[in-house]
Amino acid sequence: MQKLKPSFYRQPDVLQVAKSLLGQHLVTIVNGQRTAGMIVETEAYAGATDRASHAYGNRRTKRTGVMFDEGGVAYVYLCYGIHYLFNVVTNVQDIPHAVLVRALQPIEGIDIMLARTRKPALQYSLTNGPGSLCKAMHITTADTGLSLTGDKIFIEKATPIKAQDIMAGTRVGVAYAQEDARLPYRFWIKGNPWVSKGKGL
DNA sequence: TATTAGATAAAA
DNA sequence: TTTATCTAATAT
Repeated sequence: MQKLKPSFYRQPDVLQVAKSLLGQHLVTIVNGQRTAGMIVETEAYAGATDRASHAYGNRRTKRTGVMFDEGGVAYVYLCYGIHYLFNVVTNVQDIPHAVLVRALQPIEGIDIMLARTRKPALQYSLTNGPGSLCKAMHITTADTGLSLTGDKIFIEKATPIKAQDIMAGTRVGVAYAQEDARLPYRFWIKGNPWVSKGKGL
């Protein structure tokens, strides 16, 4: 399998990247253990112009700093004090765009994921949420800034999802973003059971 | 005067 | 629980 090229992440349109990411394989290798999953749900964050983004108004801090880097690196932050959220930084330097990976369909190392999540249930609850996804893939804030073309966390090119199988809707958990919360920046694969929430919109 | 460290507050 | 911001201390 081939890794996505750096140029993929530097596309000027975050929405395009978010959609293109669907169906690709996110893989992490930790302690020699390889785990992989197909991305089935993403959300786009348009940086400076997006109230839902940490980088809204070009707000730059130690934490959000990596979003200002060139596309192709990982941005991991903590939500609600306990959930790690994995984002892919896109666009060029100084444009803090990012795509949040919300759900995965396990492909490789499912047993390893199960061991990490300590939730024996082989249900869709393994990687169907941004928080549990990171646990399963062993992603933490220590991974922020890592290049997605490196050897620990990367995305492999896979069969692209057909346009008619991509659904769009509003993002979740961004009520504070006011009008921006209603933007159709969330994408998922139609009918995939691993998508985090109800698909009915 | 600048940089670093510690402490306190806020968050999502 | 992590992260941000402020205040203080120490070095420059």
